[in-house]
Amino acid sequence: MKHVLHIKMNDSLFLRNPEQSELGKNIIKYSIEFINKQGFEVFTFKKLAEAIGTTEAGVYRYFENKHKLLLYIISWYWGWLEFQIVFLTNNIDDPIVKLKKIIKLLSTKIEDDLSTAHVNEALLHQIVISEGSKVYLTKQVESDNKHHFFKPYKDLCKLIGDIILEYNSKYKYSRSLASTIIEMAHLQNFFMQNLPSLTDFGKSKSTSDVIAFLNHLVFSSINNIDLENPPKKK
Amino acid sequence: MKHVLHIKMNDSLFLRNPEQSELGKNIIKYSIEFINKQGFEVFTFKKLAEAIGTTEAGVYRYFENKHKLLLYIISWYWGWLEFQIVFLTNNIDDPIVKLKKIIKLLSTKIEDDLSTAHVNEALLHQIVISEGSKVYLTKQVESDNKHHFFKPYKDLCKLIGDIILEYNSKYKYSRSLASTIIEMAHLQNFFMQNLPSLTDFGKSKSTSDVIAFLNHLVFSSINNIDLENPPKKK
DNA sequence: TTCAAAAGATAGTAAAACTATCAAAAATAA
DNA sequence: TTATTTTTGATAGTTTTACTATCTTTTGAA
Repeated sequence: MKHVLHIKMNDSLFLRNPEQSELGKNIIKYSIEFINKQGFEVFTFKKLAEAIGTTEAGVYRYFENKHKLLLYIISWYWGWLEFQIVFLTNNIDDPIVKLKKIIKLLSTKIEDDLSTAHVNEALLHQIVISEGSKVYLTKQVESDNKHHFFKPYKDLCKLIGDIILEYNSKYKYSRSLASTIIEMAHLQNFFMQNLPSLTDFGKSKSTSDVIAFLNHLVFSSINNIDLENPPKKK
Repeated sequence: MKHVLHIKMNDSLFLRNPEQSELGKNIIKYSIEFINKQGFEVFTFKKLAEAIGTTEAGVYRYFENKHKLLLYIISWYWGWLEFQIVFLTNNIDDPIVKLKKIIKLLSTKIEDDLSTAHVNEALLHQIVISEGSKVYLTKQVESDNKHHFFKPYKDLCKLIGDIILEYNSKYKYSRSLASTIIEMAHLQNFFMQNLPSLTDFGKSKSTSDVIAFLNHLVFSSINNIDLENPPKKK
């Protein structure tokens, strides 16, 4: 039997549920393609409508504005990713193994998950890297937060933070380290591709270097108990 | 004698040098105030012009568009910050002390530097936190990079990376760690204020916690030589 | 079959993001 | 000091974005 994965979304993100119609699914599908190719600034409902073969007003019936649509697809990604992590780390006891798998998952190119027909996760992953922070770097962050639009991201952060604590319950920065892992897995990839001198991976441009860096960073930190006096080298 | 600090800017960022006229300086000054208060998305040249008492066309004579203007003020900030760091760490030999001073500087609220009359660094620091990544998270990043618009940021990253190497010349991730320090000093502050559950500092909302986290992260990592097998706890 | 909901077609508005022109004022060079 | 170049001010116009409104046709569920 084929398993179909469904991500439960916050109702306030849309006016009409895009998953419940062909048009809605097309809006999601082509938004992802358009934003990935041209960038969020260039993306408009009019251009999207033309690409789908509907009208601008048609898109507005589903989403209030493009910011909400971006929030929708990014939230969807975090929900999907959380499931991937739960699945990937299921039945594994060792938190070291779990953390390494998570770092790898966050840093590596994602491939399209065929159990979600209208969403291309490979493209969505690229969007999260390039556009992800634009959903919270706004003056409406407080209001959006009150509507729980960042819950999937927070849940993911808690999930990772709890695994960190599972490994070292005395570690004082589990949430901050978790958000650092998520953000840096993406940002170091972006820098490596676009501004390589901000990284040490400009030559190889290989995600395995990003993974090695994050592993080193994370495990050095959570293995180091003495917070005030970190061990001297040699 | 009063020392007047001047930051040399990339000529391609502007059409007419804003530092060479009253109007130009007003454009910078009120842009910083406006973007800080209302956010970059809401900011337009028309609104800015009204606030200054000039016309939209007047602003367009100085800057091609608002993206260039943002690049200008953010670049200015990185240039200014690099000078602060050079000044702050001058005559200090110990790279540990230098790194700690840098982490503190990056994480703490900045106060207005009176030697730069038309720029309020306190506000600019807030802008860099909330809007800074928008200058490179675009599809034009490659073209902007070719014009060397990110040089001040890269220079800063190199400066910090070199201090890391000064401490531990075997450390393989000096640039990536440097960019991580810069980005995380800002992002953890933003999260702490706006999405506190992504950090461990929601209760205190204190920058000293951000500093402690970064110090722990950075020194744990650069003290840890054995890259493949980080020391086990206990 | 019927009738409500969704989609299509079309129109319209306010604001954003520019470009162009010409005259007045200010700075500077001869 | 006058002449001339540069900068600013005032005004106008265009295209695109970001919506809202209305009316008709299609669809699909009871």
